[in-house]
This record gives sequence, structure tokens and C-alpha cells, in this order.
Amino acid sequence: MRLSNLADYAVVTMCQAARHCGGGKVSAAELASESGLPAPTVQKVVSKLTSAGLLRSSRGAGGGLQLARPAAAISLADIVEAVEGPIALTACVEGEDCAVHEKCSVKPHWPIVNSALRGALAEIPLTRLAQIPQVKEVA
Amino acid sequence: MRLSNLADYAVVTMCQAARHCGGGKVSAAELASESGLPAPTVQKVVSKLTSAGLLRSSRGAGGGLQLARPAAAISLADIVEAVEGPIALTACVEGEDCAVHEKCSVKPHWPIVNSALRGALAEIPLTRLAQIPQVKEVA
DNA sequence: TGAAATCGGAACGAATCAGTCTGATTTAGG
DNA sequence: CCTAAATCAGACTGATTCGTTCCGATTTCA
Ligand code: SF4
Ligand code: SF4
Repeated sequence: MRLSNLADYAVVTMCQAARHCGGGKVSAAELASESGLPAPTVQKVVSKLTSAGLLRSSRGAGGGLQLARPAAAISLADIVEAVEGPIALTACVEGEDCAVHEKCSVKPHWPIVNSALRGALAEIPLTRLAQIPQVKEVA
Repeated sequence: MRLSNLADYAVVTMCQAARHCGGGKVSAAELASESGLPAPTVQKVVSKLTSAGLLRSSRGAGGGLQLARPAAAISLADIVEAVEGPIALTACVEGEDCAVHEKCSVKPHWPIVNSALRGALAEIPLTRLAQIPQVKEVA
């Protein structure tokens, strides 16, 4: 029930990239320096994000990363799915029949839980994560 | 974002045990046979569930398992936490400071997401999972 | 044309997870 | 009271995935 560190770092990286949206292009090394994450890790993260279509990459000197979509149109679910693969709590949700998929009585209930969970993540756009402060009273 | 197979099997096992709640005591081998899961795996699962306090175990001949609480008072979150440990999407939610917990701007937002997610799981009691049929129109 | 800078993918090591097994404990019966 | 069976409980091994790191292919600027 804990998402991988790569996914977490991907969220941080995307949040950092969202701030440079106006500038347009930012290098991975720049994002690593500003966020404090290890540079190679950021490189791997942006690689996956680019493959998923969330980031736009420009090779060569002066190149860098760029948000492929508006920050408001990117949700946590998108980032998590880009790094961790499809959101599926159990194997049967994905279609991969487990060993006891025939007798399992809770199988029909998993899609409901899965949808509720994904919906909760989809309700959090990237713009909300970019807002740093003013949320101290929730602790 | 996928819970471990052990947690999934734990849910199935608990669901199966809930049906024998009236009888009182059921052996782990019995649950394994009825659910179709591998017997050793069920043994490991019930061991963890007992340690967490969700099941009541009776040693010796004629012993077996028993629900420690009413089926309505056991939620998915309880089962998952018993097997997978605390529900914490990221390290900072648990209190384990990650490498960049100081500069991280999304850290204050994770508890909100985490609570929403756990709430979604806590809303599913074991009694709902025990109801086998009559949910075909949701597909 | 030369060179630098960037992303992209591939390789390595570590950690966790899943599965299996054997042993300690307890009760029922003789 | 003793034997015996049955049960849970914990420890071990193998495998998969995750995390990290490094080096090469590609592109643009000077
Ligand atoms: S069929 Fe049942 S046991 Fe198999 S993956 Fe789905 S929920 Fe889990
Ligand atoms: S502080 Fe930021 S990077 Fe670290 S675990 Fe929390 S959200 Fe992730």
C-alpha cells in the first residue's frame, strides 16, 4: 500500500517542473539541483515521464524538459500511472487471473474499490501540489 | 500502487472466515480448502492476522480460528494494515524523513491524499465483501 | 565542422516479497 | 497420568521487483 519512491520523486519533479512552465525548457540537472534529489534518479524519472507522454523533451544543447499538458490537466493518477503502471490493487482488476479467480467471492468488489481509489487520486491536479504554503492548519 | 498478494489473500481468507462466524472455530486448513488458496500461504496469512488482533486463535486439537471482532467492525483498511503495515503512501507520512524532506514542497499535501485513500478503504466493511452475488450490473 | 550538452536506454546491486518448511504448544482421548 | 494427534507460530530459502548508477546515441549552438 505504499507507492514506490520513484513515483514519489516523479511527483516532486513534476511539481518542480510546473513552476518553470512559463520559461518553457528546463534541464533535468536543473530540476535535480532545485529539488535536492539525486541527479541520476531524476534522469530516470523524467525518462519514464517522457515515455508516458507527460513531459516533452528537447535534445541537444539548450534543450530540456517541458510540460506536455497544462498543469491543471495533470493529476496525481496520471503521474502514478506513468511510473508505476496501471493502478490495479489486485491482479484480477488488471485482467490477470490469479490462481483462485474462479472461487474468489471478493473479486466483483475490487473494481469498485479500485475506482474509488483512482478517483481520489485523479481529483488532485498538479496545480494544487504546486501551491507550497498556506496549508499548515491541516496538521 | 498495487497491494501485495498476501494482503489480497488475507482479504479472501477473512471473507471466508466471516461465513463461519456462527460456528465459531475454523481451522486454517479448512479455510484453505474452501477458498482454494495454497494451505501454507493461508497459514502465514492467518498468523499475521492473529498477531494484528483481527483473528482469535485456539491451539490444540479441535482448535481453529475465530473472528476477534464482529464482521461489521472490520474494514478493508484494517486487513491491509495488518498485513502490509501502516497505510502510508510516502515515507514522510509515516514520519520517516526522506532525503529531501526539507525542500519538498508537496510534503504537506500528502497527508490529505493519504487520509482520503485510507478513508475509502475504511468505508468497506467485511460484511459487504461477504455478499457474494447481486453485483453484476456494476461491470 | 567541432564541440558541448542533453536525453535515452542498459547494467548492476540491494531490498522486499512470496512461498515453503520444520518446530513448539495445546487439547482430546485412552 | 500418559500418549498421541492436531494446531498454530516462527524461521528459512528462492525469486521478483525496486532503486541506483553508469555509459552511449542524438541534437543543437558556436
Ligand atoms: S480473484 Fe480474488 S484472490 Fe484472485 S486477485 Fe482477484 S480478489 Fe485476489
Ligand atoms: S518529503 Fe517529499 S520527497 Fe520526501 S517522502 Fe515526502 S513527499 Fe516524498
